[in-house]
Order: sequence, then structure tokens, then C-alpha cells
Amino acid sequence: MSYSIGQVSKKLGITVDTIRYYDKSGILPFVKKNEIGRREFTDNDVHLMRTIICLKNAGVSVADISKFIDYRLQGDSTLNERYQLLEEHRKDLQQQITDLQDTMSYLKFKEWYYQTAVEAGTEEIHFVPNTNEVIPDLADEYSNHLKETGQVDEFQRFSNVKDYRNR
Amino acid sequence: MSYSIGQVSKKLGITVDTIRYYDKSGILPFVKKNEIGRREFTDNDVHLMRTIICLKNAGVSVADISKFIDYRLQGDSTLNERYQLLEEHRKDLQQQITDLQDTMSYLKFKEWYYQTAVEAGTEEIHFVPNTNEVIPDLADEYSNHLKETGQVDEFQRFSNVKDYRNR
DNA sequence: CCTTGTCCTGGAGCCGACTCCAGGATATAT
DNA sequence: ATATATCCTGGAGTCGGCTCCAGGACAAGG
Repeated sequence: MSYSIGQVSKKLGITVDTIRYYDKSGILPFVKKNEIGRREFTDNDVHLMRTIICLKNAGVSVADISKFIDYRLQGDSTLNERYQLLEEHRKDLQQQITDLQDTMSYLKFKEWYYQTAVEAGTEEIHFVPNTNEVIPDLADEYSNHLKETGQVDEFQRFSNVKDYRNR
Repeated sequence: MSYSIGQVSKKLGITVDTIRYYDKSGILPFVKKNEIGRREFTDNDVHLMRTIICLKNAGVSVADISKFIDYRLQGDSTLNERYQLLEEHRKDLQQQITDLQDTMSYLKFKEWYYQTAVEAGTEEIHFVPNTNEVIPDLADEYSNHLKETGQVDEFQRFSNVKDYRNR
């Protein structure tokens, strides 16, 4: 009951080259080869590779994943280290998500900026009269717009934290 | 009222080298130089650069940002194009966030896996007896655990969508 | 037997996004 | 006047994560 590299490639949605690259990089030490040198993946191997891909998706580098896999090879004595590592990366991931959500708020603000500009037919509605400068506290105007249309002002929080506003 | 490259670097939290790299890459065509060839950034320039950094944070490539900036130089006739571009990238970003949240669910599952293993002192509690194989429907057990402890089962949705489960 | 398909290795190439010079000009502080 | 800081350009180097050969082995179908 085992799979070839091509089958695993399809199963996991990554190329065979990528799988070989991972193996070269030492993060697939558990994958065994048969008599004629071909890789044979067990269900368990595939399972582990899903975890690896998950870590990769979380932005963990191949080098760090390698650390995790090394621990695994050492057995139960490293359970705690592995737990710590995962926790660290989970916190990291949480930060990433939060950052992206902030970016999203800003993008939405810019979308509002352009949507209103498109409606007006000109960007000038956002400029200080007779200049090419954007109105300094345009962000406040946007916040008002959010309030008026009954939307949650996630942007307020964001502009305080990040100082993305124009001062 | 203008800033040197060093001042902007501090203001935006990116290196002067990065700013020069952006300029070389053509995404800062609005930055002017003074008589002796030094860059002078206006408030408006800094404002625009925040937008650029926002797009970068959203995972937009320098090449794509360049497209946006080119449109901007063409004036009001491209307002709609710019709006479309932002919308596209916003959708993209939303997908990214959703993906990361899925990854987060899986990471939490793995954390549970290791926390319980640490408590038990061995990983074997998750194996099929007398093998080194992980219990096939361990994910269900985790779902139960979530239910029992009154947590929202974001994992269920996730495992259906992504087939990250072991079958 | 020959073709087609899948696999192997080692190593080169590529891409994006920086990052780091060398060599030179100007500015500021003492 | 000298030292230190900041700026400039052009171009080379780095790094991670693939991606793509070349050259060769074996397997299965017609």
C-alpha cells in the first residue's frame, strides 16, 4: 500500500520537482526507496507531508520545517520542543493574519477613494482645492462614511495603530 | 516642506536601499530631485508610498504596483482601471486571509495533537495500537474535543473543503 | 523489440525582492 | 580644515524556493 511520487504529487497538488526539492533539502527523511531506487510513500508519509505543506502555507521556511522534522526523528523526548515550535509559528501566523486584515482595511479605504472618484469623474474631489494634494484628514471622512452607512469602523483602530494616515 | 530619503526611510520603516530599489524599478516616478540630484519627498509622496507599501503587504508584486502608478500618471481617465485593480487585489487578499485561517485551524489541530501527546508523555496515544501510523480519523476526535470544550468547530468546515484529512 | 511513460540524480538556471558595495559629491559639527 | 554623516549611481551579489535540464534506468502495451 504505497504511492509513487507522481501519485503523491497529484494528491497534494504540488509538482514532483517540488517534492524532490523537499527531499533534497532534508525535510522528507522518512520517505523510503524501493529496490530500484524509487520513492515509495505510505499513507503516513502523505499525512506528514500535509503537515509540512501546512507549515509552508503558514510561511515557515524549509530550514525551520527541517528542524521540526529532525525533532520528530528523535522520538518522544522532543514532544515538548515540537509543541513549542508549533505554538511559536501559530502566534506568528496570527500576527500575519492581523497584519493582512489591517492591510485589507486600508485597501477598502482606497477602494472607497476610487469608487467615489469614479462616480465624480475626477480624483479632485479628494484634493485640497487648487492643489494636487490629498486632503490631510480624508481618513476621518471615510470613517464618517462607514458610520453613516452602518458599517463597523475597523479602519479607526487600524489608523491609530499603524499611523497610515496622512498628517 | 520636504523630506530626505533617510527621513522617509525612518517614517515608513523601510531601508534607503529599498526606497532606491523601488525608484529604480519605476514605482516612484513622482519623486523629484533637487539641484544637486538628491531626492526630495513631499507629504503627498510619503502618502502615496504608504499606499504602495500597503499593496506590497497585500502581496502585490512590484511589477503590478508599477501598473497602478502608471495609471495614476495618466490622470482621471484611468480612475476606473485603478479601481478595478484595487478590487482585484482586495479579492486576492481576502482569499489569502481565508487560506491562512484554514492553515491556522490545522495548526491548532496539530497543537492539540502535541499538547495531548506531551501530557501523555508519548505520541503513541495517537497511533493505531502497535504501529507507527496515526489514527486515520483523528480529526473527528479533535472535532469532538472542540465540541466538548464548547469551542467553535472551524476545523470541520476546513477539513471538508481542503481534504487535509487522512483517509 | 520498440515506443511511451514514469522514475532517478546532479547540477544549472531563474525570479523577485532586496542588499551591499565602490567611488564620488555635498553637508554639518567642531 | 577636518571628520563624520548623508546622499548619489551603477552594478554585482544574495537568498529562498523552486524549475528545468541532461543522461540514464526500468516497466508495460502493442
